[in-house]
Amino acid sequence: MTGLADAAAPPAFGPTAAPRIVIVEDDAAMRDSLVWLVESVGHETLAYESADAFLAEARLPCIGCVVTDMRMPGTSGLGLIEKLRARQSLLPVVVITAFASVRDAVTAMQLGAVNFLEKPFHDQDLLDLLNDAVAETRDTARACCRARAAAERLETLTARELEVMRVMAEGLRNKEIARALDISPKTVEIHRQRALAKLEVGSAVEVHRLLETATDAAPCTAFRDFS
Amino acid sequence: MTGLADAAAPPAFGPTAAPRIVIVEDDAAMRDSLVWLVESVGHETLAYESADAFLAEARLPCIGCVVTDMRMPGTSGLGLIEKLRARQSLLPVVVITAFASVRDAVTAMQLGAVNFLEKPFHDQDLLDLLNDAVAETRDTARACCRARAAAERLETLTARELEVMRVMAEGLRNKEIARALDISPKTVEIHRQRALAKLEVGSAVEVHRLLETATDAAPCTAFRDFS
DNA sequence: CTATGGATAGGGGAAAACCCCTACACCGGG
DNA sequence: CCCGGTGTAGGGGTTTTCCCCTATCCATAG
Repeated sequence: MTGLADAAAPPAFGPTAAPRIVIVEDDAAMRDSLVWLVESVGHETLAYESADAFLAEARLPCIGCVVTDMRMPGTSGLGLIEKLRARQSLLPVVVITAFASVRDAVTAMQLGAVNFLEKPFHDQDLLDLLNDAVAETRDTARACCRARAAAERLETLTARELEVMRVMAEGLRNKEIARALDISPKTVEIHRQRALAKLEVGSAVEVHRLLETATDAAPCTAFRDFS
Repeated sequence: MTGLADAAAPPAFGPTAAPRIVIVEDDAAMRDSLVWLVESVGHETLAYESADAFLAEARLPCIGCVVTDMRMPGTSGLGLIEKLRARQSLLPVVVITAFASVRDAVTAMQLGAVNFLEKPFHDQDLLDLLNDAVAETRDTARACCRARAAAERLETLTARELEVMRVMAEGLRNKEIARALDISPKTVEIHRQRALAKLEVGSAVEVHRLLETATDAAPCTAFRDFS
């Protein structure tokens, strides 16, 4: 029970899913050419003629990369990055544009774009970027899965149990936890024991790590809205 | 004994040191103008007419920010960022230039520049950037100090003690550590006790955190070469 | 050669943690 | 109204940790 689908057929979800490259470009010829380029190396593509059309999707890809034009009707390339991040998507974005200003390039990079290519560009440059970006999404997706698994286990605890776990994860022993929470050491012992059983761990250190990984990737809400 | 100098006189070293803004600009008029601007808000400045002149310094500032031109004789602005990072300096860099290409801007941002300003720029924009950048260096310097302190305490341990600490920090108990290291539980107990005393901690969790903070900021070698 | 420091190992007792049990008060749902 | 989940608390026994002690082996420094 790993939460992942069978290894036989690549799952449509999770870190091992097939990557999907999103092409956002208002010019049909350019869009087709990008789709052709990306599919020529075996990547699945999703093409949209505007950022808004892409953002209208209920579920965004999780493994993959966005390749977007800068100037388009409606939401711009920069706006797209902002709105993706607002939706907690960690999808990397490559901006390609014919009319680039340094300001826009700097802003895009500050918003977390992986690169900002000027047309015309070398096909291979884009493909190289995509490979790196996809690999990166796999790593973050893996981290998200771990974090989510940790968070889910923690959610099975009662409020009090979680409280005890938090104090215990600071390195205090039962007696000290009891003083900190102003309850009997015996009660602490009960909470502790039940919580450790629920979390399926055997030491304070493991609880500490569980709490850490759960909070580290807190923004990533287990691919809710992603796939 | 905090390792910091008296609060009365700001120390020349450490997270609370006065920030120093490094100006790297080959044009004397522009350089003077930048120095005047930055000093007008009370910051200490260090001006250089080339990146190489700055990089020739044995010790680089730790708290502060670099403001550099892009095109200069010798090492360029981009090269400066690269060489700073190669020297483990975490000093933020703001690039200002009159002849900006998108390529250079993107490269600079990828190398970790905080911003890439085109001349002419608004004085206040630069000053705002500097304030943020300096605050950031204070945070990283604080983290470095903590990491260094942790690493130093860990260095007082013998090899075997450290080994025991590492295994213990994984959440294993004495018996399991003994099996893992193929020694008697009693010996583990000894190493553990001595190590905990040396580290001045009282629980496995604290050791875990100590090891974490020590490795987290490993590249920062305690401001060796920085001040 | 001896002194020192590190790794190894054990004895023994006090303290704490761990694990089984019961118990009761409270609160919300069937 | 009783039942289940939760927070609270204790008894009692086993295991583990914690802290004091001694002791041997070995390598290295003086």
